[in-house]
Amino acid sequence: MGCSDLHGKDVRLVTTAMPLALVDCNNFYVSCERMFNPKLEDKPVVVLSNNDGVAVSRSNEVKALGLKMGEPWFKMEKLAKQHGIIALSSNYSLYGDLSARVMSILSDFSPKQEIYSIDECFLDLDGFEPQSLMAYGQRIRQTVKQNVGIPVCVGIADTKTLAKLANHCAKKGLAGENGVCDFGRMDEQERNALFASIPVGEVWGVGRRITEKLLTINIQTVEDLRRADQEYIRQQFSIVLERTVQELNGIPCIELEEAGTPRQQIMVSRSFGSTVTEFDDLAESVSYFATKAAEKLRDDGSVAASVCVFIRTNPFKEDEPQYQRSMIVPLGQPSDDTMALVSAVLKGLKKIYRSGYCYKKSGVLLMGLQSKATLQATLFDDVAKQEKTANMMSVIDTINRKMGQGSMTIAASGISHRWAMRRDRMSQNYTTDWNDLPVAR
DNA sequence: ATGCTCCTGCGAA
DNA sequence: CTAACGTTCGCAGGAGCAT
Repeated sequence: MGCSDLHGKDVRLVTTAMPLALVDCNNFYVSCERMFNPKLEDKPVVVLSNNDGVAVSRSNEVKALGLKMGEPWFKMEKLAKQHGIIALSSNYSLYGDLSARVMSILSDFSPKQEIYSIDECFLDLDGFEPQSLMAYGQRIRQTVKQNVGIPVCVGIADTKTLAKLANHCAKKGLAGENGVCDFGRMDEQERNALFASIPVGEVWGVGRRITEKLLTINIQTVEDLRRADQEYIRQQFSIVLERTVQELNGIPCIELEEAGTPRQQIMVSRSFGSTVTEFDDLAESVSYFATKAAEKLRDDGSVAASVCVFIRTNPFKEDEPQYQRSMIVPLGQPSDDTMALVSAVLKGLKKIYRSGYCYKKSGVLLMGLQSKATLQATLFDDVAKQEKTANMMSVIDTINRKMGQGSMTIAASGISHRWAMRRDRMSQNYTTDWNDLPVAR
């Protein structure tokens, strides 16, 4: 029952409820930090992105002060001082660890789970008793809170887009109760009135640009978009937004995707803590990124057909000369070998590097990914050599997992790290590094 | 016309 | 003290090219 059926002849409006839940952690990174530092409770706390660049997670107290998501730290620093806002560098190993625990617990609540991002997942509730879904949502909240300590909200509805919206309502207390909102429990009029009170930009898939364009044709609220003409939306916007409209009307167009489909590309890039001008420093950074990308690639059991390397200056420094360039370097044959990836990346860098610029960012993109297993089935030359490098790579990966990331690196990724990030406000690695355990000595 | 690759824009977290 | 603006992923659609 996808929306393609609508274009076919057999248009049946089957309205059998196929409920699903969206479970989303509240202010996830801030909640993680609070778990290990209770002093942060009830205080305004913000977690910053890499390089302490912009706000990526805000406590309710910070949101109340009107501080926006994505706001650069240096712009809000003054306000932060006034109100005693505590700013922390992001600590991804901590968040990843807690995320895994939350997801594991949530997986017990449904036979089908889609982990959508680090802090949210969809749960298929097909066949569950509709009357008891609110109570089920409450049980989900309590269980996660008790077992991990992270607060979550639950949105329940018949499509992913509606479940996202229901979750939004639960979080804001616009509908439902106590952090759980089930659109299936509301009558139509009540829901339409609710939708008419929510700005269209809150809808999943409607970002800044599309909101602007929708406003020009007087579509301002979720209800306006729900009632919009499909053909017109398709024509003026895209098939994506048309699907969104369908989903707002309770017609599922976006399938639940359980884990298993490997990524199609792998990106590793960073802004530098300071600007970089020398080729050698850029070379060191992209070699390091290629090494990291290769580890991810092997974790996925994939090989890459080509690599893309890019470098760029700081676009925010408008008075400085700007330069940005990328190059795609095909590998002789698809590979997951760190050496092969690093040498391809360096080959590309030599072509695109120009002296005389202040570089701010570089990155590596692995493209044309495919399963290593299917590749090997079609490749039978030089098997011995392939296996030898594969073994060496797996030894390196194991050592890095055991001893901490970066224990073993290849020479080109260097040791100077003059390009490294700033992380002045880093919390400690409570869950992942023995040295950071807060024990008395 | 049709099918491919490459590139850009957009959205999300 | 100053200067300081994230990262990674997928999808759609258009451009450019070949057939």
